[in-house]
Amino acid sequence: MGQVRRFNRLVTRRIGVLDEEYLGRARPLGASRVLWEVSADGVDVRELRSRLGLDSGYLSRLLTRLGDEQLVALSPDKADNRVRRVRLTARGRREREALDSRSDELAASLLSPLSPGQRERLLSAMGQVSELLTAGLAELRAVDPADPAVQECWLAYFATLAERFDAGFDPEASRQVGLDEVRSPRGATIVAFLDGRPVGCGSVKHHGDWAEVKRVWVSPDARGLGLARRIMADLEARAQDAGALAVRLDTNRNLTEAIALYGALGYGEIPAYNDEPYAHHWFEKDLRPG
Amino acid sequence: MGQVRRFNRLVTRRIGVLDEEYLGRARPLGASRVLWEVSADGVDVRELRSRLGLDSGYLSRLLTRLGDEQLVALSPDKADNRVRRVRLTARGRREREALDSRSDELAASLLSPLSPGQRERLLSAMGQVSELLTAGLAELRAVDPADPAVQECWLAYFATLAERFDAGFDPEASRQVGLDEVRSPRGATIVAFLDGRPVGCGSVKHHGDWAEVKRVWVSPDARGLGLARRIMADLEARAQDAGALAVRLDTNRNLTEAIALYGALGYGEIPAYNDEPYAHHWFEKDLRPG
DNA sequence: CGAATCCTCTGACTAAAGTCAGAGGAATGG
DNA sequence: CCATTCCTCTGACTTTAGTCAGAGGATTCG
Repeated sequence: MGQVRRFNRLVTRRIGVLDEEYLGRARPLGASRVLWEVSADGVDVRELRSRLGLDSGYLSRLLTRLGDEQLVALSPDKADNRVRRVRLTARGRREREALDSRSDELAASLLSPLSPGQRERLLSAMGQVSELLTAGLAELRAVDPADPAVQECWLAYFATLAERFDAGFDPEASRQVGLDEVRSPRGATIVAFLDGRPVGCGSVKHHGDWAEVKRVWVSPDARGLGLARRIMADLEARAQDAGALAVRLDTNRNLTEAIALYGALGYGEIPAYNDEPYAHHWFEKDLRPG
Repeated sequence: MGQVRRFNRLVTRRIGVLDEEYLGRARPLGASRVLWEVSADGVDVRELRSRLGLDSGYLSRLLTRLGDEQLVALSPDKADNRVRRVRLTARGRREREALDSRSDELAASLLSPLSPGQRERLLSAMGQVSELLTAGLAELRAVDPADPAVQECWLAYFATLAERFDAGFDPEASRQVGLDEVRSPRGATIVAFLDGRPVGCGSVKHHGDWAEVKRVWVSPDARGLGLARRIMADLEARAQDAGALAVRLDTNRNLTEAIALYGALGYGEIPAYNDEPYAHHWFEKDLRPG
């Protein structure tokens, strides 16, 4: 705890203060933050509001001001005339590059007093901290399998399988998973969100005294954060709550990391319990305590 | 640079925001910061001002407010009736403990979603980052050897020697260093400051085409930050600017880390060039390029 | 001893950041 | 097609954080 406390104090002092100073180019910080979050292809005002956690009135005023300075342009959304989309103008993009380069100056000021060896160590430690704080930021939520977030994950999942399996992957040829089987009360589907973006998923199907884990997937850009482990643990807990004494799953021989993970989590190989054409291995984990 | 940028953004978002939220117990953040900096035995208002970088009027008002809430007490300084001392009341101390424990909650919220292995890695990476950012915070400044900061360092230095040398250490028995020898133009004395506190020192005496490094010391609580290296590099640069072609120094056989450092910096052992009774080794480094 | 300097405080401002209560147009569900 | 809900915006606030110019004692320097 002391370690974390010291880190927080130091970092808010050293970076927080400098950051404001550097990014504050004449413009209030709030406006700069907005500039950061507006991507080139535009964002909904609504999304901006939730991302930055700002009051609607306040954000509206900030945007008007950035609009007056011709840094952003506002236009009504095509699909829904109530919502407005914000996008950066050419001038806004230039301004953002300027912010970026100031941010680099800040980085340089942190690194410059250090020896090359120290710099390297600082960078690698910063990388670790970023990665692990990001991991902590990810949030698992149970959602309906018809939710767009789930559909998005499944499509990405199928694409991965098609790429990895020796014979490609055709969802039609595989054992189907009905939506009702992976939504309450017959099962559950969870999605891992990072910054509101779905980056992983997993489902469980209850079968009385055992349960089946299906479609566990983590986005490539969220690998290494331990999300797969968290998803598995969450699904197992749901299985147990539903009365399962064991969890089973099937997998393809090419998914070696997945197989390694199952082993690490205490799964043991068992004979085929279904006729999934793409599966080579079937695993089971005993959920009974002790 | 990208690495640092990502780190800054993540950390200010994740910690900065939470920090304010957690520490902002109903009281504005400025007031909380003041509460943090007031130690139990009291501080001068003047010092508080410089530590927090606040305007005198602003700080005065913050203190009145904390005084109204009976968290701090103000009393005139005994020695100088113009300055006022601030100290925490019993209630103020309780309030600060409450802040501490909120800070722990924040720490817990960062760690709780992680697996034990990840926690360990996060803590150690945070430690590295803290250490290296602290190292970057240290500032070397040339000061007059009569400056209290230098005297403080030298006393600590002598105490260390007395402890480490086989026969103890008596400054009277050692070769004397006159103040004039280590101040411009005959030499220089530099001090490393961390948060305004002196944590290391070093001096150089010019002797025409060579120079002598004396009294290089780093406070135990600032070890491992690479300060000794920075002090040595600074002194060598000053020697070179003054026309020296080589730098020499003497040292005691018990100061093994120092001896290792000299080796790493390119010093080589030479015959005794003086009659310092406490020295066992004499070193020299060629400053000529190439 | 008197002028200059120091230290803290008060009064009068300002800018930033944010809150709250609607107004008014657009979409939607029954 | 009408009531309800949504989404953004405007107006009228408040709090926080900070600046600046002195006032008014205390100390120090010549």
